[in-house]
Amino acid sequence: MEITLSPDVVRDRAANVARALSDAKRLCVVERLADGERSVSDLSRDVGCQVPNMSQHLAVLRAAGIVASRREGSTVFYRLADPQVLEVYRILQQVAR
Amino acid sequence: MEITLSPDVVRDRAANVARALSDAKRLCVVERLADGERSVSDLSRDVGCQVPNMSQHLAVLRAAGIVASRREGSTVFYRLADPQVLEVYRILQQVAR
DNA sequence: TGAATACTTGCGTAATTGCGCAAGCAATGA
DNA sequence: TCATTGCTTGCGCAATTACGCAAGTATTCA
Repeated sequence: MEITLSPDVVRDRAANVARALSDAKRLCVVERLADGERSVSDLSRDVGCQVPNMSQHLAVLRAAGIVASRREGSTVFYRLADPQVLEVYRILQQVAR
Repeated sequence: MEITLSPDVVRDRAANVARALSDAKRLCVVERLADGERSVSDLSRDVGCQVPNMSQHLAVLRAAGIVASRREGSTVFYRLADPQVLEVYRILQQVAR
């Protein structure tokens, strides 16, 4: 578990990823995407918020490199861009216990 | 990597831990504490902020269960309460890459 | 008791965030 | 071309956050 002292930019980026994960609705999105891609309206319904709000949450996750999107016709599908985020979330839950 | 759908309270608590880690200075604290406990003034100097500010950051980390403290005389030493946070941080850095 | 050291807490401020709502853009089909 | 569906963006507001600074508390020692 060697944590070496990191340059500022590394800490900043890690902090940005943590901030993207610091919202319960966004964690809910991560859970839903764990078993495959979903559309914005699907996620909006599952998480229980309005579509514009979901779109903004997804923009936050995408800016952090956590999700990626794909357009098919008029529908945009989101997926996890890095499966390691599931590992982060799993350990976050343990620390939060 | 089985992520089952979590009850709201689990997501909320995980989000709180992520929020505590969503600040570069607090991640810096985590790095410093990785190899042992340090006083508030030590951390304040290492991280490069004023003592009251560091005290508030430490309060955030403690509220999230990430650090714990111990008083020895007039000095308060902080340590990592859960070493798993180092694992979280390590993977956060990878996702942030 | 009083002074000094180490830390915490309170307060004001500027910046950020999550949300609802309205409007805009993109793709499909009549 | 026009209407509809699906999503994104802009705007305003309330709430939260990080910071500096001042004041308060706790411990040690003279």
